Amino acid sequence: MLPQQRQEQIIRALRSDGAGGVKVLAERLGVSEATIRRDLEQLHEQGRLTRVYGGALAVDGHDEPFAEVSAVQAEEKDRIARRAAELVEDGQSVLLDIGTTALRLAHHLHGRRVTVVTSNLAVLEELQNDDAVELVLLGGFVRRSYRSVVGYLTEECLRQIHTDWLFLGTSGVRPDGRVMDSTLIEVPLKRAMIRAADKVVLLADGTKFPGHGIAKVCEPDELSIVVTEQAADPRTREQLAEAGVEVVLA
Amino acid sequence: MLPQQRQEQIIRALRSDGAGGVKVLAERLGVSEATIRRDLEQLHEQGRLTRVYGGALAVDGHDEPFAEVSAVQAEEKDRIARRAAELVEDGQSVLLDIGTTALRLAHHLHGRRVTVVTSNLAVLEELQNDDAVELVLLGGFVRRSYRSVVGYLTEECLRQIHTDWLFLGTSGVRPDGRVMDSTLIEVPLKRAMIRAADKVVLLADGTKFPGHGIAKVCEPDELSIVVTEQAADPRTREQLAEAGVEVVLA
DNA sequence: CTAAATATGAACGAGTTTGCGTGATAGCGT
DNA sequence: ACGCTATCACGCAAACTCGTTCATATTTAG
Repeated sequence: MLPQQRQEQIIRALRSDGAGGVKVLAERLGVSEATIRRDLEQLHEQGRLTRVYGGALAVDGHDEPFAEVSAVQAEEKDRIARRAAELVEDGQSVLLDIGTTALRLAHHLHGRRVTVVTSNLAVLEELQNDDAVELVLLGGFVRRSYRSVVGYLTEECLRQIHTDWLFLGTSGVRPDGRVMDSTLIEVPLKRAMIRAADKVVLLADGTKFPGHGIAKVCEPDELSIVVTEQAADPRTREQLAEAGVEVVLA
Repeated sequence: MLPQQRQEQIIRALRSDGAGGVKVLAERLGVSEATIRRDLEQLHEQGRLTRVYGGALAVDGHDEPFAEVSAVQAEEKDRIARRAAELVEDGQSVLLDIGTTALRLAHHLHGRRVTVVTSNLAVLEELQNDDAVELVLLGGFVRRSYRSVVGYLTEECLRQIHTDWLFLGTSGVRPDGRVMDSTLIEVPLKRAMIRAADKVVLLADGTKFPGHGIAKVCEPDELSIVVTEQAADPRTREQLAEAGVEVVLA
């Protein structure tokens, strides 16, 4: 059995039981406890479960509906998020977009002495108990399905602050380098975020290059850095580079 | 079974029975009483239950982050919160202060078709999954120990909104009817809240009459209603009534 | 085919949890 | 107030778990 398959089995086991001990998992999957520990460590890094003494717990609450579809994509997104987190230096401030991409980035900011500003309620939950991170929450109307706040209050809050970095997710980047989104209500917010940050970083895995969306978020020249991966369409990457965007491969 | 799983079982047992003895829990879960005591101690520190001699009590609502209060006071505060919730009619908007008092009130707003505006992160958690309640979150710096947001961002948000009701907690009401607080940083916020609401309701159990605090939040004539209980000091109640405040006994 | 990279299992010291014994403390009836 | 009993906190030893290191097996690349 491949390691990937085994890790998927672990996730499935946790989903059904809620928790699992190292010894039990080792027996059920026919590998040593050491291997299970290594698997649990990796899965914990990816935020797919919570490691506890003696085993692991299923990550509570919001199931990610697409997480099952592609474990590979999850890993790629995680690599991108980790690489992006390395851009931030201690003492700097970071503005985090809504969405799972920003959540993954937040995961890699644990223990860092940084200031995190966000409208992402999942990020709030992730960093709430981390004493190292200074947390600033944007106000607004709570959108349950997206675990975020939106609306004019959020924009008003954004007018009051300025950060070193903004990390943006996207639904797709068009071949000409334009950043698109599929949910209209978020576009004014993303625009306001771009205005509120010094350096704008776009996080996009290979499947977003090229990609489409109904609404234009910004032109390529408004971006400072794009963090993506090898798999991303070379022509789009070229377009971005021409617009003066630094393309970082994770 | 993992320690975490066992502790979840304890919580579940308390939720169904309301209380549980150390000996009973030890037998049911198949561990020694010493282990149960250690579990109860940890859960008590997390505020997930109330430790009492011989066992533990369930806290009302769910995760109550800062539960240092006795079971008796909890019951009184709950009565006050329930009575206060009855003041609100469907379709109205409610501004909720930080603290456990407001959290209890939020608990009684479950299923009501109201709009709740708050800087209280515990309230956010409480009402996050309630589709009936429209939730608006105020922005600001996250204060972990108080589970709230504060700062100029919060005040700025408050300038943008107006609600039908404000429900205020307090550290004490002086004999002359002045509302006091012990944490200076919250005072400007409470003032801003008072400006942002039509009707101001103070929630105060008997132990707050009379009470003291470093900073003055407001004069009695800025209050519309005070919800309290029989045990409250009669002279203070008289002073409030003279200032035109309606005193409601829960 | 060889060499490098990766995955696995075993072993070991360090750290964590558990159960039990002891003396101290709280609740309760008289 | 007094004593009885149940409960508690603390310390200790045993069992368990963890991360690391190292050797071996398997896969990948050249």
